[in-house]
Amino acid sequence: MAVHNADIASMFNRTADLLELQGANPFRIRAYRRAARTIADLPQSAASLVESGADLSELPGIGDDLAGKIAGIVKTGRCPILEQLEKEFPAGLTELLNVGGLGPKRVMALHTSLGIDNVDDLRRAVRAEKIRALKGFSEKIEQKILHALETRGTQEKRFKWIVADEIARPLAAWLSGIAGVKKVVVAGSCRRMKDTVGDLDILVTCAKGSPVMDRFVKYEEVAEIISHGTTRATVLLRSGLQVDLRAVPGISYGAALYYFTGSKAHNVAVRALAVKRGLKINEYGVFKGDRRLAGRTEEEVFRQVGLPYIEPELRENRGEIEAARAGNLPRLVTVEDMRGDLHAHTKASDGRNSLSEMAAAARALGYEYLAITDHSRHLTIANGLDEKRLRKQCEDIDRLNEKLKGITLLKSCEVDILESGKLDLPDSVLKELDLTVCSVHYKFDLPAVRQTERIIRAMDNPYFNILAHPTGRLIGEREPYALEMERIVRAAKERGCLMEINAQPDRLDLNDIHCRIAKDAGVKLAISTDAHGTAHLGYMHLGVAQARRGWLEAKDVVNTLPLKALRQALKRR
DNA sequence: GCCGTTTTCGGCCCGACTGTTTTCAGTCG
Repeated sequence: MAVHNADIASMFNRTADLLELQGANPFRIRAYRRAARTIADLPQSAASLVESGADLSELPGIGDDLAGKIAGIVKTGRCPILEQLEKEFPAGLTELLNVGGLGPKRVMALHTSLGIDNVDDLRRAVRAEKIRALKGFSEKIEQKILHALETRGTQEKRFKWIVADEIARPLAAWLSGIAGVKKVVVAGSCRRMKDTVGDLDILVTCAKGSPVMDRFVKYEEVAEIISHGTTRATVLLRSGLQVDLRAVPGISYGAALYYFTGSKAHNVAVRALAVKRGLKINEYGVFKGDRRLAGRTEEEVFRQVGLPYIEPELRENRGEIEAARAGNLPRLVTVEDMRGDLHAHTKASDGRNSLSEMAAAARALGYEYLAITDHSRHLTIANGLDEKRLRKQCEDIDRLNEKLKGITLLKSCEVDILESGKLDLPDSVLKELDLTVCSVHYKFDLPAVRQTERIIRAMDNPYFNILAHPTGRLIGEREPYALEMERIVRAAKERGCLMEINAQPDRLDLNDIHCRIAKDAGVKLAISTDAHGTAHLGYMHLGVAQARRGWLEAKDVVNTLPLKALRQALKRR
């Protein structure tokens, strides 16, 4: 059984949880968590690295010890230190760490004093009012635990970026109407454009925070006030989204924005740089002793630690700090770089608009071209096109292109990849298209090896151009299908195939990590909206955001090219 | 457990809020 990076990361995170319960050295715990992240973000499988004899201790945050443990896990599937720790604690105990308000100290107190071993035990003890009597606890804390159990459960809920954005906009507008508020900005993972957002971090500047916080907790969407101080307050909205509001004076705007944008791992790493320079960074500024050196803008903060500005999308401590120091930061692709969209549907299959409506909408966005990619026949539920209907559509496009000014429609098709790896339409019609966009729409549950080989076989077809929504995930609804992404990427590179970043808000597929894997392998990408109506063409910025998070530059993305160069880039080798 | 222009030991980011607390521990981000 192959060991996946996610398995190793999960073992290390679990080890860290148990070490926390044990009261181990916090830095040792952090080392396990950092290693878990490094492995989870790795562009190749750790297993293949181990097998090829690579030195894992070269990886950031992984030394000789953890490199040895990783090798052990790859070879045996087991992690002795984890197994040892698991013997020391009941299996359900770490789940208690996910209950709001409970950390390692309180969990251990509950365990040793009341024999609470899992969430069910906790629930019973709360109901029996046993917890209030414990030292360091109280009736109030007991009530908070009960409340956390009832309302928030133990599973973290994340929101699709677009949903969080829809909630943030009216809230930000409302906040900016509060007396004394100058700037309002959404920071956190929303600003970093992560595909999902766990909570909203909003920053305001004002002379006095207290009245702003008092107003904030009265926002009409607030379901619950979690904390309420003078410079910071946390609420739960009716939507279930948690919002942290922080207030700082204008002179600290840049430092606070930088601080609250995160990520935490990025901030920790940059602060460590500051410490080496004898500086201290906090949300109020950059300080040498008591002297403030910077804070009004983010650029000032970066300058003080000797770094150029790092775009929010890159701030994940995935090498951006090292790249910044070396002057190697990527010049990230922007929405303005995009010259066309390579995945769009019309009424012919399951879209809402006609060819000419889609063309007009694309031209209004300033595009040079738009690929019409209605579904192929296998997707009957979407009224997929057979050979005859596709030929007819091509004729329609040819005729329309003669009339259109400023935009060219490209003849294409979203061709189903059949279970056998064959494409859903014969080569005789595929060769007449400007390009193909190929995707998996059924049999999601094949084992990784078979799914991978299905896709690679499809890529063997000389008319295969772009692998659309390569993992098939639907955020919050459907997990990505099992896939050996490195093999897919390698196969794409060898055959001159491209991969898509699908910009639909519930897909965002490839994700940021996979984008980076593809880029590092030299595979070109297309950022496409998979529009099923004219309005969807506006999702481009979501795909671009994931591309930016994956370090992509305009030169990595084919639909930044003018039409002539695009045609060249689509040619298979 | 990692790491090194502080290099094989001794550091490791920093502050706000809560609740129980007479000065701080725990949790969170």
